[in-house]
Amino acid sequence: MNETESTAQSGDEVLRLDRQLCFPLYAASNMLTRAYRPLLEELGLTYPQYLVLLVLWERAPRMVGEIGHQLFLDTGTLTPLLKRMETAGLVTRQRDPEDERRVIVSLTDKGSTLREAAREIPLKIASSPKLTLCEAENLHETVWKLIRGLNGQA
Amino acid sequence: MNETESTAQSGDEVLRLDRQLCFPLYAASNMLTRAYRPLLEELGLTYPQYLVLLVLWERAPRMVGEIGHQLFLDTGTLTPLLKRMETAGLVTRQRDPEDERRVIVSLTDKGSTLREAAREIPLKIASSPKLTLCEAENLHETVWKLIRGLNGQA
DNA sequence: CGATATTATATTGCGCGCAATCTAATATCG
DNA sequence: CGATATTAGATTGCGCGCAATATAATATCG
Repeated sequence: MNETESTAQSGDEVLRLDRQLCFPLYAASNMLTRAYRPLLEELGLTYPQYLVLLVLWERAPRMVGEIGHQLFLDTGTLTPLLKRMETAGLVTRQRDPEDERRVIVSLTDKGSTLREAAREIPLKIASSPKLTLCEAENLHETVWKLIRGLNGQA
Repeated sequence: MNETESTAQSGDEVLRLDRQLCFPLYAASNMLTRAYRPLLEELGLTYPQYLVLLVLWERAPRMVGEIGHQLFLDTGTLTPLLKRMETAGLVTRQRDPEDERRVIVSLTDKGSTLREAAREIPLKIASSPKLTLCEAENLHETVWKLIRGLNGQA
């Protein structure tokens, strides 16, 4: 039995790809980002930029750290991302005069207005029926439980 | 009512972050990759490299395209990734003499042997109880249904 | 058999994610 | 008040993901 030829028959099924929980989450996340891409492209956005706008549309202005806390992203990701959004005219970034360590991220008119166009997006994504409403709600709830578990132990 | 100040009270709840299905999948995927990182680091692997090994441990050698098909990744991702794995001595890459377009990816002894060490990983990841077995099975099933839905319409 | 189409992989360029490190501002404590 | 610690962001470097494009080999069709 040559290890480099065919190595599937042994008993360690824990390593089978179709047994992994992480892999379908990874694949689904990639595929959903791919599904959003053409819709977001029309708005000149990437998926993480769209997430930042979702946060800001709920409440603005915000500190960089608040955005990162909501999206589970750190400044190494957010700082360059926000700079690109600033260049695109969607947000402004300015140091807080009260505490010069902080950076206030505000929506520009352009960034605010984009919300109207973005409203179509969740509908379009959901339109191709992939899951029943019940399945989707269940999935939502369970993945959030997983997130809280992963975040709690960190 | 200033659009740039506070914009949460309007009726388009579809854009609320906590209503999104995609976002928890995105966040959970990032967090799981983070959880794997310290374990995989000991083996000198990244998470996608680990996935490639999972595929090869089930059956090797494999064409690049087969690996990509299983992992939903294209050659733009896989070619450089496989080159890094080749440099690390985990796999070999050689053109198929039968059809010079194809590249055969084989496991080296080092790549095969790593499997023993990798066996510990799923256990360690699952050890911190985040979901019940039932929830995990449910999640697995539903996410796969989502993947099939997303893949079918593509 | 030669032109055209298809297939398999490679390359380029850009935007993440994130660990590690750095910088500067505020907070704390003797 | 001055030294030390903490906090908020920025920077660096590397490895993905992937669209778009390129290249080369095989298949197909007239």
